[in-house]
Amino acid sequence: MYYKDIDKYPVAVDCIIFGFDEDGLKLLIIKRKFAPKEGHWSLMGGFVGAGENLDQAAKRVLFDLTGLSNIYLEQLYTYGEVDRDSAGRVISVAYYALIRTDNYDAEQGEKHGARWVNFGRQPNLIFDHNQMAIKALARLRRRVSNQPIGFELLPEKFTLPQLQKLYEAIFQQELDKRNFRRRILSMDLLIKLEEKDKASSKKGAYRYKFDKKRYDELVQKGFYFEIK
Amino acid sequence: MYYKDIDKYPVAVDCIIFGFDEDGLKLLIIKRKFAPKEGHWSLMGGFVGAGENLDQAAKRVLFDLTGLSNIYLEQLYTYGEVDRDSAGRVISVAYYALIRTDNYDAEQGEKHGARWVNFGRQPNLIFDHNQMAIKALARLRRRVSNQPIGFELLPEKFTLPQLQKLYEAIFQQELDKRNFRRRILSMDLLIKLEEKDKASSKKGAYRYKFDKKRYDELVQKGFYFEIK
DNA sequence: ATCAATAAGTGTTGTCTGTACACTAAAAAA
DNA sequence: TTTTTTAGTGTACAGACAACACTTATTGAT
Repeated sequence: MYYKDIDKYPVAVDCIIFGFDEDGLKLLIIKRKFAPKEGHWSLMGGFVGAGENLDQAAKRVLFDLTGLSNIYLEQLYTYGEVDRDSAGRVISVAYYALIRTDNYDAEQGEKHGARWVNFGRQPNLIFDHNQMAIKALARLRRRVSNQPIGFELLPEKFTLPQLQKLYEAIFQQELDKRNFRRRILSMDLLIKLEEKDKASSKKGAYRYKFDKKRYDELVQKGFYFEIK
Repeated sequence: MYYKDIDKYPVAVDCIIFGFDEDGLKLLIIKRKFAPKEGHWSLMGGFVGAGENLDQAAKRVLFDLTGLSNIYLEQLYTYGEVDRDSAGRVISVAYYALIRTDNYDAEQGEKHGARWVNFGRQPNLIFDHNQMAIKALARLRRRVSNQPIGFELLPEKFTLPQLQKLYEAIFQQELDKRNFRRRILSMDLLIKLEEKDKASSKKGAYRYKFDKKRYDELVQKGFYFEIK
């Protein structure tokens, strides 16, 4: 074997899981039920198995926690400080994920001690997980402004005020309603439905759906999504 | 030990090394003098040692090949397909680096069979190294348009026509001279020197230096670099 | 039935930024 | 002195972005 004298390490994936609801951007963390750092708050993670690649490992970990597959998932960064894990050297590949909090399987999460917290107000996390969360937010901000992935955090049908609140939560910045609507509608990526959501107002706001097919067509023609 | 039953893997770093000279953007690759894939073209790489973190491993590999330290270096992406390396499972953390071809120690490179090739015209590389190179170019394009790192590929003193050719090479797109100069000079980040470079014209072009101190000050005040 | 309260929805104008475009200047070589 | 080559410079038009306030629909209370 070529590599028999080479140092080897456990390789983990850790997931920064974003959600969104009426009180803002959320992070799904767990209270560890196992050593090391049992009882401390951390991101959900797991080790990369011999038969799976990194993306597969991350998907497995996410499915295990949330009961969801088909999650928006992107590799973020790899952390390899020698002492990052107090129990031995582990290289960790961080992924971030966007999920719809309404689809999330709370019972499944319960088994791992999962809890949604407001992003930015989370408790201190173990190891370098705080750093990971910060980097994930930066990446999310960039992605959300040039790819139409915000929708991954909303129900399939959503209103424009909801969408605007999502962007405001991600960027921590208020946006002008008229400018926002004009910008997003001018891209011609949303399908207006003939139904209203009256949950947050008496008048009710029209529901919209993201038109993925249309988006793919436009991308073919050189269109590129940009907001903010 | 907590992790004694966990699968472990060799972890490598592979480096996409960019350079620039009069005929465009360059990539530094090696003709492997060792198995597996001896005699094939590949990126320069190495394994992560027990006492070093990922960045340190990448710096060591780069120093070994080029004789240079203080290189612009950024982690790119981690590749973990089960079969990506034909000789056994290896997780590879890719880094890209920007170096000044004039500083590069050719003798040192010779030892590893290194060669500069025009980016885009390189021979086929082993494993997933072609994919890494493509991703590195995409990242370079993004970075170079919102951080002043193009200078890392030029001599300390450079002319505006040189800088423009650098951007043109990276983006494979011609730029308008007047607009380019206006844009870059308006940021007030360059110091004009009282000397001319007559290498490429009879008239000679003024040399400039990047004003790092000024840039840092501006960033403090919320300035953010953008070009193109 | 009327009124008050609440959030949804809608246009216009001015400013800034980006882009297109062509000639003059300097120096060396013939 | 003429030719050749690349450096260096300004203007005008168009499109994008940002600032800004009132009307509409509906419900619940009087």
